Amino acid sequence: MQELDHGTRQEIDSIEREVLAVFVDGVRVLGLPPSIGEIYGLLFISQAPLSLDDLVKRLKISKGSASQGLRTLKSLGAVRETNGNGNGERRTYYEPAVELKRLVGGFIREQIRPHLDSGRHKIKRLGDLANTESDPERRQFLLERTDRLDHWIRNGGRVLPLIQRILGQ
Amino acid sequence: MQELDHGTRQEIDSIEREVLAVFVDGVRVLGLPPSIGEIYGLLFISQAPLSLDDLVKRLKISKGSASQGLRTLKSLGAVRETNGNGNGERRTYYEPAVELKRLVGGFIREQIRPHLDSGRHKIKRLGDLANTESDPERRQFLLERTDRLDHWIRNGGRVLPLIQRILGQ
DNA sequence: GTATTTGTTCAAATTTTATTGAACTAACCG
DNA sequence: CGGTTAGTTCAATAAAATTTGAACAAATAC
Repeated sequence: MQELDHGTRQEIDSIEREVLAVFVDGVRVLGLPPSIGEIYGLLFISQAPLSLDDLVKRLKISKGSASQGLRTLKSLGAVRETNGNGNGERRTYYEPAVELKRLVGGFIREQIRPHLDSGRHKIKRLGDLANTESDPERRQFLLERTDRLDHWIRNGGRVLPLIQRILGQ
Repeated sequence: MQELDHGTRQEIDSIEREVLAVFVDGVRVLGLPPSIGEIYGLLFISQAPLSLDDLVKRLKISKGSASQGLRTLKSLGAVRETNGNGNGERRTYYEPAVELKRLVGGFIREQIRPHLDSGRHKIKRLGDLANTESDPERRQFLLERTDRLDHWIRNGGRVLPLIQRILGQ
């Protein structure tokens, strides 16, 4: 039987290289490091799940990088663990989550919501600070601006669920 | 008449410091450098428009940084130039655009659309490459995946105008 | 128990990105 | 014209983020 090893051979072929580049660019836009784009990209283009060790060998990245990258991807819900090929296999294998809804949801939950929430708190504090301003004209101006900031955050919070809903098909 | 110089005195007071911090954090999420957050933040909290030189003095940043930061903010439509105080004034003064619609629109136009567009091209090429795969099963898999990528991009493109519309109140 | 495999952690090294500052252009003034 | 001010550009530097790799922990096998 011919060897058709679609998941674990060592070399990265030309289409794989291009896919990786697309994902490296893609995650950069999201503020994530290149290694994460490479890992997700390779999983995305692999038919079989890959182990941490596969990633290290095929991407030529360090074990540390692969481990940290997988952790981030797991926290984003962008990769799933599979129990490998069933037989007494100790290694963990990973496959990508490919539903846009899930990816966007994870990104919003992990990377956007926390900023909105902490922003809301800081802006609340800003309003308090503005109220301590003694010059009435200045105080009015500061309150107007902090109020505007508050509206921005609120609007952001209202848009996110809509985005998720729309991308959920 | 008492001196009420809300725009050009040198020191950064406590509320201003907090506002700057909020904006530095905010622009980081968008992948923009801290100096841009500081510049926009100071404009946002100033009642009078500020000149490049005001920014340099009050933020203690270099002229080069201020110049480049203002350029980026202008390209995003996040600051406007004003012709200063009318009398024979050579300097350019800047004020912030504070309408969320405008800010989001500028960011989408400058930072997101270009990536979606170049992504679309790259993915088109990926489809072509996938079609050159000789193993039929592998080819089918690659086509399925590139097709999925294409859907992602299309969905992204469809969501952006909606976001803009919703944030436009 | 020891040896081996799998994966994590984190300080150090590297790479990337942002900022500075000096040289420069352009515009205005006298 | 020369002198001054406003602003830009970009190579060098500083700062920040990413990646590495070695030490470590945990689990399995013998």
